[in-house]
Amino acid sequence: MIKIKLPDGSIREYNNSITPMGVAQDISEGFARNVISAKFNGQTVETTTELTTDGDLTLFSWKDNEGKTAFRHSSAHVLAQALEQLYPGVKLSIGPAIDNGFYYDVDLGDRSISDKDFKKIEDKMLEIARGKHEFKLRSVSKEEALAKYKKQGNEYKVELIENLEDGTITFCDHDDFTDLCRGGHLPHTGLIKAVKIMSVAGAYWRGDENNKQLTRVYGTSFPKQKELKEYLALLEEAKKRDHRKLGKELQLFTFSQRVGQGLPLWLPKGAALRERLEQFLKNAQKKAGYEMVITPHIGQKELYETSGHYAKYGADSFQPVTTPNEGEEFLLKPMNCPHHCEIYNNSPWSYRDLPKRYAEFGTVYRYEQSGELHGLTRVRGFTQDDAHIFCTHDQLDDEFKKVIDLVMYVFGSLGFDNFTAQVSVRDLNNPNKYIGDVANWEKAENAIISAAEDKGLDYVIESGEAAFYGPKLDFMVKDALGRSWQLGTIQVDYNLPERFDLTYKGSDNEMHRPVMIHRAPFGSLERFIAILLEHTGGNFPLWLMPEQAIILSISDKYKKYAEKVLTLLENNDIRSIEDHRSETIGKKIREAEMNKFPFIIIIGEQEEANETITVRKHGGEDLGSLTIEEFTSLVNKEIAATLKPF
RNA sequence: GCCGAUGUAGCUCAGCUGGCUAGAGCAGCUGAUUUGUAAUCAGCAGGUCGUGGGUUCGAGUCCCUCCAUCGGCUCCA
Repeated sequence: MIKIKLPDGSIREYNNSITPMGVAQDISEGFARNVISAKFNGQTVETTTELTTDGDLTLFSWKDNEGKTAFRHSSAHVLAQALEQLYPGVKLSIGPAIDNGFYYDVDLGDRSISDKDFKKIEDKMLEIARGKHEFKLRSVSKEEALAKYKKQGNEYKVELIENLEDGTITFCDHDDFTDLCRGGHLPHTGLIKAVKIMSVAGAYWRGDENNKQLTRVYGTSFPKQKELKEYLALLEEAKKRDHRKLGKELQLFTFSQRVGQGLPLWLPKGAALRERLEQFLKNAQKKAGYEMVITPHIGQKELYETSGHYAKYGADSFQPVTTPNEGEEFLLKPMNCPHHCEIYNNSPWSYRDLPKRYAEFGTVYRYEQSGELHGLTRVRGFTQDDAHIFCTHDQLDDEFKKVIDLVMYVFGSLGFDNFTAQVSVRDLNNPNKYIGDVANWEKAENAIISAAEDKGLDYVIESGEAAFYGPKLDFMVKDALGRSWQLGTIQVDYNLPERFDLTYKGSDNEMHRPVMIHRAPFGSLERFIAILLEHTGGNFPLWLMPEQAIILSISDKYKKYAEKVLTLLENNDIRSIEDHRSETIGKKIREAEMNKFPFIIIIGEQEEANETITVRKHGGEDLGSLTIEEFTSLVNKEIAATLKPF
């Protein structure tokens, strides 16, 4: 007799053994039809696994993430089978489920897959799926597992198996297909009703650039055709919020082949937007005790040799600028820290002077590989809202937390509530990627974690994401298509103070090393604006809008009054423009809507007679007739609701 | 940088397997219209089809080089 406990607390008893699917059927046939995967005592099991001990059983459907994972993972098996049939001799490597789908990395030899082949892969997958083949997991010995793949000449699976422990290795069979697999499948392939191959890409084996590049086939699958269609429609919608598209439509920025790739050109409206963001942060920083500094765009090569950046990135950077003088070399600055260190070094400091907080909107240049460039989110020339805080060890914790407060204020004011706080630490397996001594690294990592704890941040720790000189607290935000980008960052650094020999005199009359905090709440203006565009769809918070209102005259008879209104609005600090073209009011409204003006002001006979304005909000809401005073107070109220002082 | 794809007017796109002086809508310009909540009408102008080479009697269309862009990989101080 075994006892199976379900999540609702109920306990079911069975003789000898039962499968998860058996339990589901015992509950009800209808329920069982929706069950696609299971977990037993915290372990993923097949729905067909015989359970022979007491334990907790959770059954998952498509609605659960675990269910989706099993569904996509099983779909990857079907994809692999389809690829084996279509490309005989293909070598399989790994094929996991991912957000919204799955992929399989394969070695096609000298063949390649392009999007013209997608249809036949999809058809083959559906053909296999319709066979309703059961997924069956079986244990195999390491020897047997190795033998199978050595015979195939599949070095990838061999490598994977060699790293597994004998006795823990399982194969999954369905139809005539077998794959090395840990488990977690659908009952059978027939549940996969809709598949779509999304794209192919090169992907290095084990994520290492020095390894062979495999072909990664991305796909997605659903239990219903309708859900696939909805998903594809959602992707189409998301593409409409792409910052590259909106930036063009709203005339914010552009690129020029002639200027060079990855070098954004800010158009007047974009420049105005940027300036407003800068002013917003400057105001907050002023209250937080920062001082603005300005440093040049180039620095002697020696500066970066001192900082350690040249050794690390020199070869992959814009190469040094030379001068008529023999041996004189300057680098375009790829970061502001070394310059700020030299500002600190300009005068001697007492512990009473610290912390020093130097801030600069510093434009930097980094030679990103061409394939890595991406709209405004990954560029070769960008402006950091940078600052460096030089403080004593005792001040570090408090200073770090104050920076978290500032970042939270910035994110809050701009409506970013969906961020992930990521503590980026060293990769302990790769110590030579980092400089500085281990004790300081530990100190810095602990300082960040404890500050994040104290501030109640819901954080994740990511190993290997640290900068080469220190750990970071990164604020990650997703774009319209779900890709994660680092915006704000706060970093603790014990290295540069050492390298630049930064000192202060302590209360003990001895010289001490300060600690340095690097921080940028936006990260970079370029990336921040890009992500903000995608989050707002171009409908920025009112205080940030390049133009807050457009005045449309019904006909040019009312131009005079409209101009008067414009002047009055300007006097009240409401940024407005006017449109007196000889077009119908319908057309002008349509264009104003497409250009996302928050307020559309209509001026005609009635308005002129009553000394009022008629206001329509973006999206169509009619606010009716208002006086200028009423409108001004409405605008100010809306701004005050989102833009609070720091 | 690597894998795959794309590049036609300011923008969005059509141009089938190579065949007359390359099309449309929007935007622009000119004129008419003076309009009440998402497109008024007419006319005009606008392109060395990303670049350079090749195949061909003939190339926007086929092949190669390079450039740029898109989706990934790698990288991200």
